This record gives sequence, structure tokens and C-alpha cells, in this order.
Amino acid sequence: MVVDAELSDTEVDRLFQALADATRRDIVTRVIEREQSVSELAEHYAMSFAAVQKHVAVLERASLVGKVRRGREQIVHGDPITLRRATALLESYERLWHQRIASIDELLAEDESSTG
Amino acid sequence: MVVDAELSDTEVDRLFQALADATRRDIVTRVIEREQSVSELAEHYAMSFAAVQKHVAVLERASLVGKVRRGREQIVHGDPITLRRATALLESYERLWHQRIASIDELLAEDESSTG
DNA sequence: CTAACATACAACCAAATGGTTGTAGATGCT
DNA sequence: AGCATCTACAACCATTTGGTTGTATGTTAG
Repeated sequence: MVVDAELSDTEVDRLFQALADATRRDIVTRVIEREQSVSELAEHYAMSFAAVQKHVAVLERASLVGKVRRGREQIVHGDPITLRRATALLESYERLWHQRIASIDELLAEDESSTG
Repeated sequence: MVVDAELSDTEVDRLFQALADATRRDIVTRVIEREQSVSELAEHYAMSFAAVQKHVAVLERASLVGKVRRGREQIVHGDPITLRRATALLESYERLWHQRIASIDELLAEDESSTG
């Protein structure tokens, strides 16, 4: 399962952009729990079917979900790999932070040994 | 360090929205590594100072960074707590996924014991 | 074959976004 | 005091976004 492939700036833009909407995040949780058709998803929201269709399209462009035709329905499923990549990205920022804290601590330790 | 406080939909919207721009992500990494003034940040980008100012404002509204006045400068620093919350959120989606996989595995195991 | 259903997609609209320039207010240096 | 620097903020503009309605197309059930 390839997870560490570098994401381009544009891909990351799309990824976070896709996550920056409550309806879309809700769709993601729903299809993670159980893959389901677009119209089935649409039932839960106070907006037109076309609007939900667009949200799914945004998630698809971000590779957070995929669609597979089943008869006349289009079944939406979650993409765990992209989710993993998004998390990994944020974790790398956190790692940066911890590294910075660590080097500050080092400096403080040196300081103490020279002043104490 | 409070990390698990529930974020409202709007807050999460702002959070991911703020991360959905390469310039802003770059600003975040820079201020995580070392806090610095807005104009210092602005030097690195091929856009106006005002544009960078706006990006910082977006990050601030999302609580990804904070600003502190120092003389005539405004020093921007990263906010690790918000970063942690963002990561935690994505991790919870991943957890959902693993739970789903686990229950599928259970079903398969039951199936095998009845058919084998 | 026909009716109902699920989807696709275009056209349209208001609001938000990401950029610009210009002006004005604080602060620091000499 | 006077000038340069850093920031704030308004006004403006093009593009994107998130929604709508309407129409067309493919698919399944009777």
C-alpha cells in the first residue's frame, strides 16, 4: 500500500479544500462506514441531488472517494490511502514542531550548564 | 494542554480551508521552525505584502498561528494545539476505517466457520 | 415498450477567495 | 522633528465555490 508518494501542492490543495466543508466530511464518514450510492447519500442533506453530486465530485478529484457503477447506480466508496496521506502530512508538521522544541531544550540545557 | 475539545463544524471548515493553500502551508512551516514578522515572511513570496498579510489573517482565524506585537513588528508564531487537533480529526477518520475493516474481517471469519 | 429511477451535465447566480493598489497610523532611528 | 519601516485596512477585480433549475441519457422493473 503506497502511502509515502509525494503529493504535489495542487493535490494537497484539493485534499484540504475537499475536507473544508461539513457536508463533504459527512459524506466521507458515511462512505467509510458503508459504501453507498449518490442518491442514497443525497437523502441525508437539505440540498438538491445535483449539489450532492458536486460534493462527491470534489471528493473524487481529491481522491478521498471513488465511484463504481453498479447497474443504474454509482456506488461511492472511501479511499483510505489518501486519508492516510493527509494525516501523514499533518503529522510531519507536528514533527517539525517537536524538533523545534527539542532544539530549544538543548539550548536551555547548554545554558544551564554554563550558568549553573 | 487541551487537545480534545470539540471543534465546531465552522472551526474545522476554517482549519482545513486555511491548509488548502500552498503559500499558507509554507507560512505555517516557516513559523513553526522560527517565529518571525509578517514582513520577514512576505520577503519569500512573489506577491504583495498585503496579500501575505491576508494569508496570515486566514491562518489566524483558523488558530493555526498567532500574532504578538513587538515594537512596530507583528511577530507570527505557530499554534501546535490546533495542528494537533487537525491531525487528531483525520486520525479519527482513519480509526473509523480500521473499525470497518475489522468488522468485515469478523464477518468473513464467521462465514468461514459455517462454510468450512 | 413504457414508466420510474439514478445519474450526468449545462446554465445561471450570489458569495467567498486570492490577488491588486492606495491611503493612513504607529513605531523607531538619527 | 522628520524620515523610513511595519502594519492595517478599504476598495476594487477576476475567478472559484456552493448552490439552484432544467434537460438529457442510461438502466431497471412491469
